[in-house]
Amino acid sequence: MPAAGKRMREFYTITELTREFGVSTRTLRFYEDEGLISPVRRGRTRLFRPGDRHLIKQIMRGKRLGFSIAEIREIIQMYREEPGEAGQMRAIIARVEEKRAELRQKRKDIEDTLAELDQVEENCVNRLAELRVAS
Amino acid sequence: MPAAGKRMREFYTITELTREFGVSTRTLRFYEDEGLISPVRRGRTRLFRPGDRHLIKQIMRGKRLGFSIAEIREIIQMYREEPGEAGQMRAIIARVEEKRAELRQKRKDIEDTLAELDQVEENCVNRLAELRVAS
DNA sequence: CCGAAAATTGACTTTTACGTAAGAGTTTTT
DNA sequence: AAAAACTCTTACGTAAAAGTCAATTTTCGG
Repeated sequence: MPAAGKRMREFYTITELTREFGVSTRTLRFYEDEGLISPVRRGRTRLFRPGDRHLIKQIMRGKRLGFSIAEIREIIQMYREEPGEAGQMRAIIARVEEKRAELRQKRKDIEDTLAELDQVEENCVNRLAELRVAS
Repeated sequence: MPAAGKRMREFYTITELTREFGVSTRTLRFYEDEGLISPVRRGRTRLFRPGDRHLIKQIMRGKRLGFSIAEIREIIQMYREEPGEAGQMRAIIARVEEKRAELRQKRKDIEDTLAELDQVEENCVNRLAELRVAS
C-alpha cells in the first residue's frame, strides 16, 4: 500500500533535493550516470519522484558508512530485485548475509572506537579533578 | 601497567604487518608520511613496535568506518594527548563528544540498513515459500 | 662471506567522487 | 520584456589514497 500517509509531492526538482541533502546538482547527476537513480524527464529536465528521493537517502547513508559507489549500487540493487526463481532468491539471501556481516563488523568497530573515546574522556575528567585539587 | 600479559614481540617487520592487515608496504609507508605512525629505524629499515601495530589496528578500523586519513589522524591524536591544562582538557572532551555524535549517526545508519536488508531477505523467503506451494 | 629475499626511496600512474567552468536553453519573477 | 533563477550537456580539473615501477641498499640464512 503505497500513497498511504500524508499527501506526497509527486515531484521534486533537482535543486530542492540538493538543498535537502546538502549535495550539488553535479553529485545527483553523477549518481544518475552511475545508475543509482533514474529520475524521469520532462523534456530534458529531471523530475525526481519520492522513490528517487528515498534512494538518495539510502545513498547518503551508504556514503556516511564509507561504502563506495559500487558497493552502494550493489546494495540498492538488492532492494530493487523483483521476485524471481528460487536459485536467484537464494543468491540474494546469500548476498544479504554478506552485507550484514560487513555491517556488523562496522558496528563492532564503532563500539570499539566509542569505548576508546570514553577512555579518553575519562582521562580528561580525571585530569580536571586533579587540577582542581592541586589549585 | 604495560607489558602485563603474554610476552609481546618487541618488533615487527613491515611485511609481517602487511600480511596481518592485508595492506601493501606502500600503504604503511604512506601512513608514516601522513604522520599516523612513526616506527623506529635500525639504519633505514623500519621496526614496528606493538604500539605501532595497535595504531595500525585503529587506522584500519577508521578506514572501515569510512573516515579519511585526516579524520583518522584527528582521532588518533586524541588518544595520544598528554594530560595538560584545564582549557585543553575541556577542548578535548568537546571533540570527543563530536566524534561520538558522528559515530552514533553511523550506528543508526547501520541499524537502518540492517533493517532494510531484513526486509529484503524476508521478501525472498516469502517468495521461496510461494514457489514451494506453486510447484 | 655471499647470494637470495626483503626493504628503501622516488617518481609516476590510477581510481574514485566529485568540483568547476563554458555555453546554451527554459522557466519564473519583477 | 528583461532580468534572475534554474536547468541542461560536455569537458577538463583535482584531491585523496594508494598502486606500480625502477633502481638501490640492507638483512639474513647457510
